[in-house]
Amino acid sequence: MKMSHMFGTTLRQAPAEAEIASHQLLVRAGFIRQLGAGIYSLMPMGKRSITKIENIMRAEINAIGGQELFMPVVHPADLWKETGRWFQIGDEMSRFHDRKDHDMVLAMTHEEVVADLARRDIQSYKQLPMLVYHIQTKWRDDPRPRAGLIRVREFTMKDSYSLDADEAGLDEQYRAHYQAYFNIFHRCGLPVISVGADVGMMGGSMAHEYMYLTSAGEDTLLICDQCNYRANRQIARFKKPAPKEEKAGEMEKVSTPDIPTIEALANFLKIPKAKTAKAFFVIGKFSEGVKETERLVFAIIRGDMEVNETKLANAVQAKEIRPAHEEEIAAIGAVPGYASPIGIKGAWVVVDDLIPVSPNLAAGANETGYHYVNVNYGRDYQADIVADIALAEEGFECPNCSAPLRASRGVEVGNIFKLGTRYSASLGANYLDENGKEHPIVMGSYGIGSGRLLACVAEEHHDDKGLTWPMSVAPFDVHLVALRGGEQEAEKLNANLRAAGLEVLFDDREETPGVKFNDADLIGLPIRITVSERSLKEGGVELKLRRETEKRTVRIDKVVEEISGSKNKLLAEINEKVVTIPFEE
RNA sequence: CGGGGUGUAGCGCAGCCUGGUAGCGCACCGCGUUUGGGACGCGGUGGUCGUCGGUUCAAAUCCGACCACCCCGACCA
Repeated sequence: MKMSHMFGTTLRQAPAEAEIASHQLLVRAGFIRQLGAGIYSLMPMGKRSITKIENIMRAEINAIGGQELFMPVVHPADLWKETGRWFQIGDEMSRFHDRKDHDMVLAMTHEEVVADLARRDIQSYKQLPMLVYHIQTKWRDDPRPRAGLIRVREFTMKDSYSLDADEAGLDEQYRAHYQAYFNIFHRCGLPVISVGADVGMMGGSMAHEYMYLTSAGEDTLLICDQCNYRANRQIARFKKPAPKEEKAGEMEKVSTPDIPTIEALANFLKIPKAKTAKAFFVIGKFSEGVKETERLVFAIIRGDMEVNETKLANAVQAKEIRPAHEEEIAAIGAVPGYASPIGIKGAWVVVDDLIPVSPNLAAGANETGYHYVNVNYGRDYQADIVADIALAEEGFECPNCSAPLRASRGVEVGNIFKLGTRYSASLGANYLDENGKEHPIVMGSYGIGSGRLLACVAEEHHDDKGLTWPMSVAPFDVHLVALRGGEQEAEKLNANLRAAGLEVLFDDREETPGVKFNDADLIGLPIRITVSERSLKEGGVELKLRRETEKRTVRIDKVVEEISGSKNKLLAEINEKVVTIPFEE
């Protein structure tokens, strides 16, 4: 490709709104352009890199038996009504009407369509297992897109779907993906870790997320460096402290004027926060078929901990939860700031599992200005649900080995879900077993966003001058810079390199050397060769790798061979480095 | 949806307070000089100042409404 004719220019300054490196550099180097909030065009170079990423994904998924197909981005809503997600998913899914006034949706994922295909085309256990995938546009109307390509509304995803006769088959395909995903990320030059994850709107029994660790990430992970326990904070467990046993004291009401917070209460009573109980009110939303109901959840946790809202929502099996308004709290007779379940009738009480073993806590008296001391679970109040609803924090103990947990930020670049029969059962995607008995197909789904992956690779591979692409995802292999006196040789070299199967970005522009070198550093192709009067005088062309500072001269007749060699070496280095974190439940 | 911020040329910004018909740097076009790390000179192109409405003889500037985008939170596979 001749740079003089390439669509998309490099920019000296990034748009003011670009804050993180990958966003700034991808815009400045001319890989992407923004059309709207969370909506981007891929420029020719961006498209080339994405294509490379997608071909790596194809290769790895094909290797575990995947068959590529292509499913629509516009779906009739009926299908989504059948699985219930039409009712469960909120504004994140965009809906519209076609000219006949039918409800339609923009696809945010394709479980429904795969299950629909399966119910039409799969009848027998002999057709299973099966693995299909596609690379398609998804639309998710995220309330807050940000950080360039990291979090967008329209994006392309490679999503695979496994179809199996039973759980054992699903497990096998799940594990195959578990490894294939590590291969994909490492072939793209991106270090990732896998973490246990919440199943979220997908439903199902098990999920892992692949995380690229970076401060630009918006997920928080808890990691144990000793035993390798790793989990998204949304579900992270930890070993709770064992409270000292104490004889239950007599519950007593004490005056605590103007003390509505745990902090103030602990100070006032001169007790640690661990000796207090905190009330937390949320409104849970539940769907029963088509109907949606709301219910107040009265959660109790020890004062030294925070509530994990994902765990709480899972404990009560709510579709979503939101903080309760003061009137909603007051409606059950509780007093915000001084609330506890003591003396409250008819509330739905969830307590953290640390509460029943923590004796003699201070808790609200449901009367402004008063708390109880020596409150004991079981004696003074009961719960409807006892569950782990506490948020893991850095320094808390690992649930497996008790070493202190470390917190890290990360970007979710891929995820895998064991869906089970949630979609097949609701859509009637069944097969007949050896005995002619009908069963729902057991499904899994597995996704990687290609644009987000590209952004993470850019985030990982850059320096103060620009991008430093791994060979496997660089838009071109070689940046060929023609300087004064080297134009004609460069033209010939461009043709020869291309004839040898190399991808060349040929800077044939009439620019000063400084501009060309700076653009080459910004774009960040792994190999740069410079042809000029000077290099010719020195015996050929100058070769420099982007990540190194040394330059060396290569004879003209050896250039093609040298570049091919360098390319293969750079590719081999990436493939050598595959690191896998062993599969864990 | 709550809080904060920004909208003036492709990008970065000034002008707004104190109203008088728009400017700087980069980029872009032409000519000339220059040519191994973001050259220089001369001459140019390009903007209904986010939109709509109001005040005024006159609005980028003052007032109001709306829209868009960014950041934090809520939210999110």
